[in-house]
Amino acid sequence: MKPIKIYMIDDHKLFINGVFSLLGDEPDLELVGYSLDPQDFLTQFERLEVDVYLVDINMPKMSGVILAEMILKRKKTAKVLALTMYDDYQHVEKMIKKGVLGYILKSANISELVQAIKRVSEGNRFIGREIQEVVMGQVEGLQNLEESPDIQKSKLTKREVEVLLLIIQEMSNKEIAEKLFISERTVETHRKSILAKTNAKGSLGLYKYAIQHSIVQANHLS
Amino acid sequence: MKPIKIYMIDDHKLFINGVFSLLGDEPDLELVGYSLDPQDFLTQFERLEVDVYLVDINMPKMSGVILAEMILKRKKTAKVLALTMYDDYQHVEKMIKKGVLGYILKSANISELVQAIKRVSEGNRFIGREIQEVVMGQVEGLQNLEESPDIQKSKLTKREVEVLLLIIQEMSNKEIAEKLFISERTVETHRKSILAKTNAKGSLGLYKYAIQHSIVQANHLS
DNA sequence: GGAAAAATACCCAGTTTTTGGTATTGTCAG
DNA sequence: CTGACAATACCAAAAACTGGGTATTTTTCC
Repeated sequence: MKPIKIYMIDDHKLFINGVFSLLGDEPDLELVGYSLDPQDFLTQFERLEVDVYLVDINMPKMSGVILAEMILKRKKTAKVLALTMYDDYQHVEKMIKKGVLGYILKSANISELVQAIKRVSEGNRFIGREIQEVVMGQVEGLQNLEESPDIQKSKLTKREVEVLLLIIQEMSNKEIAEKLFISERTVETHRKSILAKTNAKGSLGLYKYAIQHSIVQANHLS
Repeated sequence: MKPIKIYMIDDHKLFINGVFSLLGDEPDLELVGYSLDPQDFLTQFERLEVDVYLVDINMPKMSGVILAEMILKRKKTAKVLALTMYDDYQHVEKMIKKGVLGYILKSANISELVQAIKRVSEGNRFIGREIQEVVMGQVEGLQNLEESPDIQKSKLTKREVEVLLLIIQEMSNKEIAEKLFISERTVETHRKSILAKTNAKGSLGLYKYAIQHSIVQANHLS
């Protein structure tokens, strides 16, 4: 059996290093890389060969919720495993709806993580032990989960989300154009589409929209 | 030299295991134990022989802030190193006031952590590299706090705060002018002053500033 | 393979914000 | 009383953003 290729996205270097150190011994797993910055990661997404993506939710520039969506938009068959501190139903639901296969807490132990990775790599769903209670408590939600496995996605295209993220990092159209290697006109067009789709008024409105739709986290600002 | 005895309190098992796995190689360090539950930890506190306590802040049953206080109340000479994801000044300040010697982020790398542990074990203060900027940026604010307790919020004047609040409600200069019965020119002037004082870039930057300084709450959905 | 959607790019006119000035009136503490 | 600061107001030019279009190329999906 070929080893499972694992890639991890989390803004906490110590955590990544720690988990990798723990997983290093596992014979069936191969740690192919990690990124501290979701945006950087997405730019090199196509070049990576990965079986299971471990994604955090709480990250400064981009929420793991939208990151999962972006990954699955680019690669429908991608196996995403959420690895996060959030033990509330809302986050589980959001992630599952985006199409992630697994959800596990940072308070889990290694064997559970390894188990989750293996299950997910085979295309199966895996919900962490501690999370299951929470999910069970929400019976209707659970039914929804089983019935509608497929993605509730935002109306924004992946490029538009990309541009939106740069806008709310306070970049001007010019800067965005340079960053994405496209014309300023194109950025203007994207901006127009985004404003139209979100019914937001300006960049401030876009930021509020982004917070409300879990595209970014409201707290720690970069 | 005797190895430094380290004890870690954090509710994330994976994180503890990971960090311990990383620190296991260090020759001068000895990992004497960990606890996932601050309360459990405190009950056996007296029986433990520890040099440096690594404490998380964000824990379910008890905040790390209180925990640090408890530790130092029981053992005045205890060396406590905060190891947390919170990169804001408020938390740093709280912890330092409780008497912790070090404050370092989970986004740090291992060498910085090791360095912090060693410094703290010698009774020195250690503030993480990324945190230092935050602390520096807040120094004036601190002075304001000490000197003039009446305006601890910000260096903005009453009127400026008033205008700021309207700006982040996405009103244009014109609308603000009408609302406040002043000239549009005046609003422009206020806007200028606000931008200058806050070092923000535009209305979006002002919103972020307002959130960070608790002038407004970022309203989350459920 | 072909239609639909997405991403790209351009034009233009208009609005808004930002920047860099100056200047007059209050107001309040020392 | 006086000087510092706050609040008011104006001017003008530059930069950025908004909103109305059109149009080509690429990707994606059926």
